[in-house]
Amino acid sequence: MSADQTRKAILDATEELLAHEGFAAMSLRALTSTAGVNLAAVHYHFGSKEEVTKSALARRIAPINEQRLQQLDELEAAGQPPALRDVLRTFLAPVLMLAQTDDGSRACRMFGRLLAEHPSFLRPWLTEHFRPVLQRFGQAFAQTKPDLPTSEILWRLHFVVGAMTHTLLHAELLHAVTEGMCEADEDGPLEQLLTFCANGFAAAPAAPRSTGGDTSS
Amino acid sequence: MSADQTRKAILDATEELLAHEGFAAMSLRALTSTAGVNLAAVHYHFGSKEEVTKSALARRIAPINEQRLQQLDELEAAGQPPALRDVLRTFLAPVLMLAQTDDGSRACRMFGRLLAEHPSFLRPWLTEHFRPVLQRFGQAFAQTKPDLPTSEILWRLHFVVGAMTHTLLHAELLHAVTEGMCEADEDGPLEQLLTFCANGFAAAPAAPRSTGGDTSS
DNA sequence: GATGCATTCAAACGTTTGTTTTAAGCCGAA
DNA sequence: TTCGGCTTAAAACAAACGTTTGAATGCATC
Repeated sequence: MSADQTRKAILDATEELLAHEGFAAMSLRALTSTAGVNLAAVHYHFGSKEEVTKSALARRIAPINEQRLQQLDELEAAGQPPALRDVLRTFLAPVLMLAQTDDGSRACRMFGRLLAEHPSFLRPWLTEHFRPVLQRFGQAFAQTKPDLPTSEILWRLHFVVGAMTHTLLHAELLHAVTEGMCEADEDGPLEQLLTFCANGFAAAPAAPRSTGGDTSS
Repeated sequence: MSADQTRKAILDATEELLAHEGFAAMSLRALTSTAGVNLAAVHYHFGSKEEVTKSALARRIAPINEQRLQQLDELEAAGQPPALRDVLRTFLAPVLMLAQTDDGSRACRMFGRLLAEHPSFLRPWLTEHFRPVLQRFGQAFAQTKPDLPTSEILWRLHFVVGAMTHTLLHAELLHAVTEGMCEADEDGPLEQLLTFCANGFAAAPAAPRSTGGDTSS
């Protein structure tokens, strides 16, 4: 087996186990036996458990964030200022459409797991990789809702990420609860999430009292 | 130290560590040293790591779910059918208001952690404790939006839970990102979340084609 | 004061963890 | 064939894990 094949087998197995159990519960022995490689191969090729986790995550997230930024560029270059729902679709579609492919759903459960688990060693890494995306989309959202204060933009972006994360992680849970009621067609989840978030985001400001500022004392 | 004091110290420490690291990363040695009790006390009083986790969770969740159901009863007994936003508030307020108390915020981060981590041993327990609540609120929401098919009700409830969970878990993350911009007053998060979810929930059905039913070939 | 139960304690149990080491295998170049 | 590099292999490392044990406590009751 070539070195590249070994690396790929390890990354695939990492994705599988991260999706199923998360970082803390994933053991390197389970990982290497799933991948069909020797235990020491992880440290030889990646250096540590934390590093192989970052690599598995980066392999999937990098193209998604590129897609997001590129599609947002195209959207804004189209002439008139984009609609809120289109900006939202640009943010959500790349990851939700990946979720519909066979191995993509595994990757998405890994995203959900790690975004929820948020282990401390990943925090700087996540900040570094997501800050440009969030800033860029924060601006785009602000332009679609100029009356909304920045703080409320951030709150709503926060809720969008929460609903998205939960959907990535527990899609199969929803299937179980609803006993098959919930997946009409292939892009059902995307349209459902988009409708919910677009309307939530479009709401009037929640805190009308912007005159006083703080309410201390 | 009395037995009750020991139990309370253990449950408090469990809450603290679950909130910070989740179930898999929490060790009983860290737990007992945080609680200031002997290592064996956990097994003596609770039986196992899994059982003490359930106990710590139950101590906090039971009163919240009782509050939810009772307030929903009162709301529906008030005469006219309740508004969507009021039903939502009944669902979200108990937990978000707990989050504002000193030790309550710790409990809420524990909720968020465990709801996101969703360890397999907790799954039956969570189903048992939340099914009545979700069913009851599912009906209540269905009455506020009679035009919405059941599957979409469940999707939106799912998104609400996701946004809520994410908020419980990462409230401090939002504070860091926004550098203090986001907490105008004490019930800021509740009003923000309520506004977002109420509008998202109130949206027109995402899948208008309800005529055919399934789209299978 | 002695008895008996509930609780605490230190110590050890056997596993499993992430990581390291050292030797073996492979494979193209000389 | 012999060498030198990458890559794999098995074994061992110390540390930490959840759990169990048996003796030492505290404390109320007789």
